[in-house]
Amino acid sequence: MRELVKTYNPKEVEEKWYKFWEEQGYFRADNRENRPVFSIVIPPPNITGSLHMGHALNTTIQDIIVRWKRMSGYNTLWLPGTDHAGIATQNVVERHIAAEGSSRREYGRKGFIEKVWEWRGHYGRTIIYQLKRLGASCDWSRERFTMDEGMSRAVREVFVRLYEEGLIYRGSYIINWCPRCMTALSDLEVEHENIRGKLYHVRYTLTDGSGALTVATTRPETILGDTAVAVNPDDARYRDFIGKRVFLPIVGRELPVIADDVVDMEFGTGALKITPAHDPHDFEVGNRHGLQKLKVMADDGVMNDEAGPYKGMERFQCRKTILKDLSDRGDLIKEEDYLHAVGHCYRCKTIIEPNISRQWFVSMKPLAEPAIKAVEDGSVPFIPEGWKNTYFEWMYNIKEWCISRQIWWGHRIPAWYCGSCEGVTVSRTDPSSCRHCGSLAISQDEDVLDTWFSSALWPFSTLGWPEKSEDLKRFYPTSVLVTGFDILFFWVARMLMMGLKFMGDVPFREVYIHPLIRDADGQKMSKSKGNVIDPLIMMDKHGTDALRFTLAAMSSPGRDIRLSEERIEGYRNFANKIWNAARFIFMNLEEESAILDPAALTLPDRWILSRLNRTVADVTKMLGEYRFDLAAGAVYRFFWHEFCDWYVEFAKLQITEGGKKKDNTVAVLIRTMDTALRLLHPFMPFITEEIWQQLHKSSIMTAPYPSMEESFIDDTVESRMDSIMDIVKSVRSVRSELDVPPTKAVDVHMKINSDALRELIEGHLVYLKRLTSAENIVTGTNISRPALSAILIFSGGEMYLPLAGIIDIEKERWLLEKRLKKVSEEINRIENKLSNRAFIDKAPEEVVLKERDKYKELTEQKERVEANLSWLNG
RNA sequence: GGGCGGAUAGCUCAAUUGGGAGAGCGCAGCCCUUACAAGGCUGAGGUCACAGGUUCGAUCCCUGUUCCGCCUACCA
Repeated sequence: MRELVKTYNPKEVEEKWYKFWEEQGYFRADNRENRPVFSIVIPPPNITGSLHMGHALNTTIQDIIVRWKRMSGYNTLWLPGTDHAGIATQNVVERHIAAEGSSRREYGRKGFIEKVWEWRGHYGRTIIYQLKRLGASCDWSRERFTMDEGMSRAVREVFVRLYEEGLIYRGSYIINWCPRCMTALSDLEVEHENIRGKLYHVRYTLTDGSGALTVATTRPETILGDTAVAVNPDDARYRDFIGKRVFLPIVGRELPVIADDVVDMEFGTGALKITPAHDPHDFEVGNRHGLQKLKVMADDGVMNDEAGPYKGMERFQCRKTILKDLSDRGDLIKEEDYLHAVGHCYRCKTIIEPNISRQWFVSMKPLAEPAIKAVEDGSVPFIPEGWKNTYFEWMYNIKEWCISRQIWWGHRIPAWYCGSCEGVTVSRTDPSSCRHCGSLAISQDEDVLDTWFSSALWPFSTLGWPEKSEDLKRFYPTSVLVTGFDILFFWVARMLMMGLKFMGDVPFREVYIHPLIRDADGQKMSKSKGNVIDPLIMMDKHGTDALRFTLAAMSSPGRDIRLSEERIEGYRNFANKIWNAARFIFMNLEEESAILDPAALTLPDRWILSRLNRTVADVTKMLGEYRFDLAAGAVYRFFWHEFCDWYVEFAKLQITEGGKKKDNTVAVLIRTMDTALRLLHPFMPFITEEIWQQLHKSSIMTAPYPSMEESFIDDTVESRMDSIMDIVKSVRSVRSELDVPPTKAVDVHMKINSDALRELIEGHLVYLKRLTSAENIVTGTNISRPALSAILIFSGGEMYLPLAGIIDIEKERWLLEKRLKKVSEEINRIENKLSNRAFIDKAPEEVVLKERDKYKELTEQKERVEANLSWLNG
């Protein structure tokens, strides 16, 4: 058997095995098989993206689930793909060609889109290679892209059907406008940020000269678009103003003073300027009162013709100038500091301008209803459950969805406008004439759809819809959706709505929402803050398995992950531990593999097999509950602190005995390692494959996931091993406290109270000697204390370590006193409890019994400690 | 403004339905014991944020307070 190198080298093995898995077709799902199905679709990363920790976590969790299910015998599909990310991609490619000294306009629409496709061909697939580096076992033969032909057809089908049902419509409303991206955005694409701004009080004088009103505004530049001033009808201060007119400052236009109860009397001055074309609130007021909607700003954020003297001024420059002019005229009454939320473009962080504009919308309420119900009635559980509330809150108050974007890269809106009759033709296939009048003078809408419109169809469009494909029949609904809560509304909610609408069934049976990753200080990772931990660099430095295990171990529900490189190093060490345990086993392997003889198992053998099978049960249970943290913790503890720390040490002794004992020990080592590797494989696919291949000459991916073997679970064995281990730990502890190094051999005299315990100890003296570095061990029920010896009181008896010439009486006394204090405190506590009548009466019997047992045991120990102390003093 | 989550060892986090709290990292001491120094052994450390309440008993359940996050919202 060839010896392994001393430290595990991830780089060598990762690429090799990933290639092997792909070549063998292990990732591929079969749509003709009749095994139970498990399917997931990946949250498609943007083609502009580079792998960050969020992807790494999301991918790792899905891969853990998928590899586990695959090994458990499911016909498993993990369908991968990418998202065309309209605005983001267009921005990136525009920057790209700007660097070449060109521009989007120069290319023209057709040329630019060709350029984007070209760009995607070159750079848009890096994220896919990075997912592969993570070990993602996706079925790459089914990879999809939101702009590919099939998905585009699905988008069109959905658009047309919703339009025909009246759920998609076109109209002029206030939308969020990004003057930099020059496009409309949905409400979700606006990030609100608290900004320390000012509330400006501006005076509007009445045309009849009878006085003035003061309004408060945060955006003085919109004064130019005012078409009324509103007050609350119940406001006694302004009752006489209603129906009068005021002069718009600077401009001099006359505005009516109207009454509307949306005006909050408490806020500001109680008088509200109304700008229906530039404020959603005012838009409504304008509609109610039939006010003119006066646009004073162009789409690029520059004031237009209607702005009079301010025409051509950038919006914030205009604000400054207007403030100065108002102030010069004495119409600026005061400025108040004011903290308020200001919307920013989620792509470019530019301040959003609410703007009246003609756009396409989806009517959400009818779509939301069934999606709410599906979550309410438990058809789609959320894990953790708490996210349901967040989901409901958004869904109950859902708003219309603005889906048109004034960009080029994306699914073009399938609507054609007629130059002759003004009719709109919405069609699955490109029409050549107007549906209404037959005119050939039609032209397609210039806009494209919100990227999330196509993502919403992902779980069924990727499977071939609107065709009734085999994949769709077999794999829809998917088994679970794994995602972060940051796209709960953007994506999860919309998929639910669309899935129910077009498939008549939920798109996924469960939603697992994983935490978000932050840095060690709890800050969001961002390039501008410079606090990103790059998963690619981490994989290079510490190995993919270490990174994956870290992410799994740290994803506790309901809490963000504060990632630090030290944690990754810690689990890199774990990988190395696994590697070295394997090395140890390989060093002891014979040509012929040993068969495990259940009749010849020693106590440690039976113990490790019992612990192993409990771990199998724990890990499987935790995986089923999406507790990757607990699953990872359980297998980590077992492997390191039970298998390596204890069993391997016992095994060394059993191996030196040779013969049958050795063979059986090696068999147990292999059995344990073998099972542990399979348990670990979903977490650490590469190292487990590398070791497994050397052990079995086959792939661990096709090995069955372990299931608990009840017959190996043995409480008695475990408690007997606990006794042995306790004794070892006690002796080690005393040696350490008294500064007796392991190199110094000592004798151990053991006075044991019960026959059973004595038998147990005597049966395992070899182990005890070795693990405590004892020269001789003397046991008996009537052992007396040797002179100059250290004393050790344990639950079944006492131990003496003769330490002539070494023992330090003071230190010994200190140890005993420390023990006495601890025991006495514990006794006091229990005494208090047991002397409480109410406790005896009301507490469950088993709890009372437990306390009584503990009391008895402790009082005995206390007596013995005291006896030894007085012996020491005497 | 509304909603959700968190506060436990120096740091990051656990604790299966209430019966005196664990791990990793860090720290200290001793060890190169032939799988592993990316290691082994041992140890120190916590009024479980604060104040009440329910209970025989509360880190856990209830109420309130303080301090942090996050989501959401058209008070201009």
